[in-house]
Amino acid sequence: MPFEQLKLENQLCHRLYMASNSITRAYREPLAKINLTYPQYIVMMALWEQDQITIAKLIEKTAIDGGALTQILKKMTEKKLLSVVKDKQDQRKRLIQLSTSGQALKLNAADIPKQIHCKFESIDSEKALQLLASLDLVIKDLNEPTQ
Amino acid sequence: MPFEQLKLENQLCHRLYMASNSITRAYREPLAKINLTYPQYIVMMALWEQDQITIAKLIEKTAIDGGALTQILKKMTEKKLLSVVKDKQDQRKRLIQLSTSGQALKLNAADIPKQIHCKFESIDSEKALQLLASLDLVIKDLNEPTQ
DNA sequence: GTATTTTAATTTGCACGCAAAGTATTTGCA
DNA sequence: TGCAAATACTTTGCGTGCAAATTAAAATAC
Repeated sequence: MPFEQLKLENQLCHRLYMASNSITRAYREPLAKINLTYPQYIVMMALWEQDQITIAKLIEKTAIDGGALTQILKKMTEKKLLSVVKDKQDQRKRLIQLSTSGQALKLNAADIPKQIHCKFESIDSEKALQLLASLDLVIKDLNEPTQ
Repeated sequence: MPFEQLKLENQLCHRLYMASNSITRAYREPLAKINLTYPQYIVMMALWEQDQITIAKLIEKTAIDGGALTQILKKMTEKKLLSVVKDKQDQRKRLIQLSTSGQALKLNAADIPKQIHCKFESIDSEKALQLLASLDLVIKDLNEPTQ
């Protein structure tokens, strides 16, 4: 029965699509309160961990597309969250610097994970860890250079 | 340590974001061969299962946003994959009808799941089922009306 | 020491995803 | 019957995600 696989219900891809969209939607409202979109929030989390990094490094950490990232950083610069400056050592590279308000925003963002977590009634930490591990496998398999 | 949760590495949301993007990217090339985008493929799968359904029903099955779906169906109509006609019984509703070529495309799409599956070296069927179940919980929790 | 290649980032064009506003129909109800 | 509310879609505006083309600077080759 070669067509069974085309059933939407059985498709990992479709379930991931729905789950990812659901998560982004769930974050939308809390993030709107601190005037961030979801990818912008990802960028902020990366920079709160480590500031003064190049765009290439930021792409590596966030997995956001380079082309998109240029636009996202432009918007975030307009919001005075950060600035993008040329690396003196290598003029091709750009260094990203959080502004004071960009750093300060971390305080306001501190309870966002909690707001989301409280929605998860069916998922305890162990299940979450298991899910993380499974997703890592998916990501790894799909990004292997072999194929 | 209230800020630990802001670490990107520990974020289920970010891992889902990456996994979902990886999957969509993986499908891009195979789907391009049959001239479909990923959401269009989801629509086709839904219609291959059941034709002659309303847009509301299609939204329910695919979880694609209604506004986006209107545009997607317009593009698919231009490609002669389907047509959207008014429901005689209720003129507000629209019925979607696969064209002959839309139905025939199922044959060409039959081996796409296999092309993707062969990329999964770390994920056997049991793991996939477990992952599906976990994602269902995520989706369910996030879409509960009780926040 | 200049030409070629590589690396880093930007730009462009297209297709969504989503909220909010708008447009028809139909239903419910006084 | 007539009119407000509900339903089913469509439109609009913004922010990505992505491939492909472009620009600029550094590394390498010759």
